[in-house]
Amino acid sequence: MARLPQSTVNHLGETGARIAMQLRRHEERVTPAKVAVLGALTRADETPPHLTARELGAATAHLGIRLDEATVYRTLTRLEALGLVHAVAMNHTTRFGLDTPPHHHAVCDRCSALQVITAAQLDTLVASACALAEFSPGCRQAVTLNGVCGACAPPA
Amino acid sequence: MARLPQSTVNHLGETGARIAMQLRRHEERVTPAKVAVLGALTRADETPPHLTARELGAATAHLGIRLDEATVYRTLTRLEALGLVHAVAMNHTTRFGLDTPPHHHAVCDRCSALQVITAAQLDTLVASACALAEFSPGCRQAVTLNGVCGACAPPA
DNA sequence: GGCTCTGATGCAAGTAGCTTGCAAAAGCAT
DNA sequence: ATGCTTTTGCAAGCTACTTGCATCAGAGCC
Repeated sequence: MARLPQSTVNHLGETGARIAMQLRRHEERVTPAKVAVLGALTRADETPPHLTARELGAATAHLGIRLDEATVYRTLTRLEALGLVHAVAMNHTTRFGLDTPPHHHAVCDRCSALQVITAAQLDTLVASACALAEFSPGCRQAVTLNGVCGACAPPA
Repeated sequence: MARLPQSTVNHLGETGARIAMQLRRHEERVTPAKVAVLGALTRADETPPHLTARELGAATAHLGIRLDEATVYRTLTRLEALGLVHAVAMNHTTRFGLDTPPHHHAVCDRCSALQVITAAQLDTLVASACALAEFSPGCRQAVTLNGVCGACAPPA
């Protein structure tokens, strides 16, 4: 039985252990960067969902693990390829979140706020729209709604 | 009656004249940049929809009007505010298209190809999803589908 | 516990997309 | 034509993101 990379995983307690197992299941090395990034996203998804690379750097530092921004990007690319994380392209930046199964996004065109939508009905609709366009929806976060959020409501 | 800025508008013939009228209706100055950008997008929307700022620069040059890239961006920002043009945020870049009424987008996560979807059915779905999220859909291009396009079809 | 090999990380430099300050040029009302 | 205001090109700058390279650390093996 392999020894856990204590220094890293311990910071996150049980969550850290769960993340480590998840990585091993994918035959991935358990490194501080991967554990910290996934850990930060796990915590973040509870309240304000999806972080920028920079915010993630700050979040992992806050967990006691300081990561270079280049490392954050490399780690995110890796985790995205594994299907553990997904990117949402926004104006001038990209936000990253855990790739939890069926969820979509709403992006405010004014304040860039991002919220998660979990309407199951969307899925059948998406399927038929994709069929029309000869397009295979990514099984996850297929839809991004653009509009204006409640907070930025109509000024007139 | 104001004299038309011939040097610019003439390059585009009838389309140019129509664009000029459209701008005046918005009480906007009719400048080479605005006319050329709208003209290029009008032509482009016939075949490969939505251009990057760089492509737009090339397209307007091809129409005989050379624009600095900074001008292209400034013009796009202006036209977007007028509701004549819309931006689609993509990985590492933004594409711009005419803001013609009801249309949505499908973006390929592999090759970044962008296609336009005009499924009317989507609209009712979008409405209900927005209601759930207390979100007002932009009346235009509200939905972006992410997935894999026909050309990039499953390799396995 | 120690050894080694491979992949991960930090640092620094570089690239691309986009913005901004400023002076010169052009639109358009008179 | 004249003059006020906006627009444009140029160049510099900024931010998001990537890459090369030397060092360091995870994980299998002894």
